[in-house]
Amino acid sequence: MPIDDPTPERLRRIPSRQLTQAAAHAHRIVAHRLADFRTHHYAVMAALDEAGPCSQAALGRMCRMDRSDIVTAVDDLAARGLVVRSPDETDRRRNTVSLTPEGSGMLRHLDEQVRLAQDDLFEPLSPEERAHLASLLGRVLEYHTHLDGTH
Amino acid sequence: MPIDDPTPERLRRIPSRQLTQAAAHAHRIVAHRLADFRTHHYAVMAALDEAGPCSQAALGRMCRMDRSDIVTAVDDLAARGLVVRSPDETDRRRNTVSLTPEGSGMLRHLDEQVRLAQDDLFEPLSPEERAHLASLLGRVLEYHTHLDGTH
DNA sequence: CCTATTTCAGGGGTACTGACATCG
DNA sequence: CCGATGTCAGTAACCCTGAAATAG
Repeated sequence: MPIDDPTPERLRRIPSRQLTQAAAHAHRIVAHRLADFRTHHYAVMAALDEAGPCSQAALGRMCRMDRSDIVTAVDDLAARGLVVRSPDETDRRRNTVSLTPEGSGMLRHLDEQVRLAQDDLFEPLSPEERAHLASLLGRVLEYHTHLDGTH
Repeated sequence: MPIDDPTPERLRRIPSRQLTQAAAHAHRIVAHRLADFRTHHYAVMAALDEAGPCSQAALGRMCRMDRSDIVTAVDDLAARGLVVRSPDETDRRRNTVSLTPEGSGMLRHLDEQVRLAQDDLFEPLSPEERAHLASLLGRVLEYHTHLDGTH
């Protein structure tokens, strides 16, 4: 308990507030590492790398992003030559989004930056503690994403 | 591990992303409980209740909010009669912000809403697990807020 | 008909930046 | 002169809504 932290105990103890504060630190640290990329850009590229070329709607479901935000992210990435949009032959509503070789290389770089950001963020925790935190957060997420998913 | 969650493992395992996702759920749940109040409003009122009347700059340090956001929050609360701004006699740059009796009553209501939101958010965790999660997050926050504080 | 996909326009809450005048 | 305070204007990233056009 730092003696020079003026935050009232009442606020500091609220778990949802701890989450929000920690997420703010996480965002600041990750954004610094990603430089001129946004977390949306990284998420879309990582999903494409793992799932292969797919539609924008599928990307939105995988990244848990709104469809309209996918449009913007794919626009940005396509303008930088990191992904390509091509029409889907079997379903003409869809675009198929694919990672380019340049995108693949950039993703490897961003993967490393994200990994470094985790170390910055969780520096005070041991590997066991980090795993435990991840496990607890995973349980919370699984519970709520399952609730949302069944609407 | 839900079989119908399309999120790639690579993304789901990133701890900073878990934090961001959990914070998003937290915000949604808390905002629903707070109804027509924002988290900023609650934080300012709770800080005033715990620290007593104080300047806006002090409120910003306690709530870890920017001074400009304090202005807006105090504007809103004053317009609803929940706080009052009065000039500081000893330092004419400052306003002294105080919680009114109406603000005190509303705060008690909001405290209960926030408490209910914690149960919604952390439903899948046992009391011991919630305490452990709070402890781990507290360590991370202490580390980073201490870093920021020493600038 | 009804649903799904892409796209656009826009809003809302949070975090932050720069500037300014005032005052200690 | 320097720094702190309150205020205002504005930005940025993220999350979300509604609506349109197109297509299964």
